[in-house]
Amino acid sequence: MARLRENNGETGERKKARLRRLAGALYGRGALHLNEAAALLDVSAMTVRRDIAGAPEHFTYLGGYIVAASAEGGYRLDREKDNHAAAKAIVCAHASRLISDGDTIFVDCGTTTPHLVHRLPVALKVTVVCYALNVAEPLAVNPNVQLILLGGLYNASSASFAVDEGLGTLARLGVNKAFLSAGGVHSKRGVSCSNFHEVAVKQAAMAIALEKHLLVDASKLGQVKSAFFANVDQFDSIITSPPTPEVAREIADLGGHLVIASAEP
Amino acid sequence: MARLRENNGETGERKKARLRRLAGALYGRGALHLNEAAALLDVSAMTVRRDIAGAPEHFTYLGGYIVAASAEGGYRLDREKDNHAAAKAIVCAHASRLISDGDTIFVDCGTTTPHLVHRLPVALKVTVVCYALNVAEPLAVNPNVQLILLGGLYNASSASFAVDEGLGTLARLGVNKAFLSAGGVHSKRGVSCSNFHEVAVKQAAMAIALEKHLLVDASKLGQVKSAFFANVDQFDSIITSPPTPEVAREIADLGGHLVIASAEP
DNA sequence: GGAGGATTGTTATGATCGTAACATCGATGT
DNA sequence: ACATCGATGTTACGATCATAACAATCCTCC
Repeated sequence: MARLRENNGETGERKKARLRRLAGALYGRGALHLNEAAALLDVSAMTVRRDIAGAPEHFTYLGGYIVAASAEGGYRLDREKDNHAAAKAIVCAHASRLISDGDTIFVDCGTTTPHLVHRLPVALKVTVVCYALNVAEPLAVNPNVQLILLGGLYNASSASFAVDEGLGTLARLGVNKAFLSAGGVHSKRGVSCSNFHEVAVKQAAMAIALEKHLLVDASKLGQVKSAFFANVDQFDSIITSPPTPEVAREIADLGGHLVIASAEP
Repeated sequence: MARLRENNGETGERKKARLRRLAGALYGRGALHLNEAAALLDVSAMTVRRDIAGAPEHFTYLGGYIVAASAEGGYRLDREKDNHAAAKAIVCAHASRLISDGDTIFVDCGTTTPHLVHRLPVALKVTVVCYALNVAEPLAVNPNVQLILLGGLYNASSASFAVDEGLGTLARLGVNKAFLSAGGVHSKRGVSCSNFHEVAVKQAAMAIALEKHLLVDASKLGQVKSAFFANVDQFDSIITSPPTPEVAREIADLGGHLVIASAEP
């Protein structure tokens, strides 16, 4: 009978060494051309192709270049972010017009607020207080933004930090405007989110901010999540996207603070 | 309604609108194919090429795909990081073998330590305390790592935070091993760095860590920077790369803690 | 030493990309 | 009205990429 050889203990030993060298060479630069990689590893380009094809979780192949996969497949958060991305963009485009030069703003975590910081006019000089990695990252490369990140224990599901000592820092800051996010907005059950560790930060930010704005796409209206953190009337405005007819009744209950952002020009 | 000709001297009004839409579409995903972008913007592929060619600071073109430029041209830090990158990789590969399962480690900021966290064996379950964005980012996507980021005011030149309240957090943590970086190591003038705000964090970390290791490529030996933070004998080991003959004399002065890492397999 | 599987290199071919050159269209100024 | 300019679209062609097929080589086990 055909007995299969089980030498897989050493199979691909050289390949793994090459992949390690590739990861090292690729680190710190965005992309590496296939032929450069081949020359670096002293193998043919075809072998490099086969190597990276066999490890798609580490590398991505694009055009003729090989890039680190982490840049693309990063957070599991990002996968979900596409939901209602257009609605969130509309909401945040509206919110960004509320920010003035010299403001100190608080930006909440979640999948909505990154759209806000991405749409921040680059010429605006502002101070931003946040506690989420995906909010801080785009701001870190903006020289006009003074960035204050409240640290703590990282929570991967929300890309944010469970802030403890940082709340003291927050209390000493003069925050003009706070932009909060939420997983649910309900006229009677108030405003809620999914992660309990966010509650303390959100409430602390709301306590010190002069203006408080809630950014939620229309899919959140009428929803309730496990962690309650505010009543709807505590916000100066609730900015949302054009709702479907079904949620129109919910809107009627929410009072006059509701602002429905319209599509961008 | 007649389309008003409102050129007002600013050329490429439509182009700017397209670039904005492109940025929005590209946001949250790693890459967008040229033809997809063309279809999305309802223009020809050639126009998209010309658009992104005119805004190289926002977009990068790779193979047939458009990627966000921030992923590549990000920190000004990264530009400089290539210096001695190979030496840093060697140092950090050596240091990574000192880390055991279950450890709580402190990782300093700079351009060296990111190499360490990149080489962290993925199977290792560790807790990492850090205060730099480029250290935290790669760790955030590693589910086996419990990440604690000390926050504060962001400093772009070192991609790190000026920690104040977070030092209290640090004092309450049980840190096994601390991996420090430095801009200069001198046998008589001690260990120094370039940013004064780093000193407090480095010293606080050294005060609580059981083991203290200094990671410096050989180019730092014999150098002195403006901010002193430790003496050479405070470290359990000083891990460096194979030095050039010129700096060999410096090494003799540094005593028995010095470890010269060799090239990787 | 030889069989056989795994790895790597080479070559060939069709697909796609990159760019230049030219065509088209609309708006503007005189 | 007409020349002109800027933005955009179209076409063409050489360069590069993607993939399959096959050859060469290495390794392990018998």
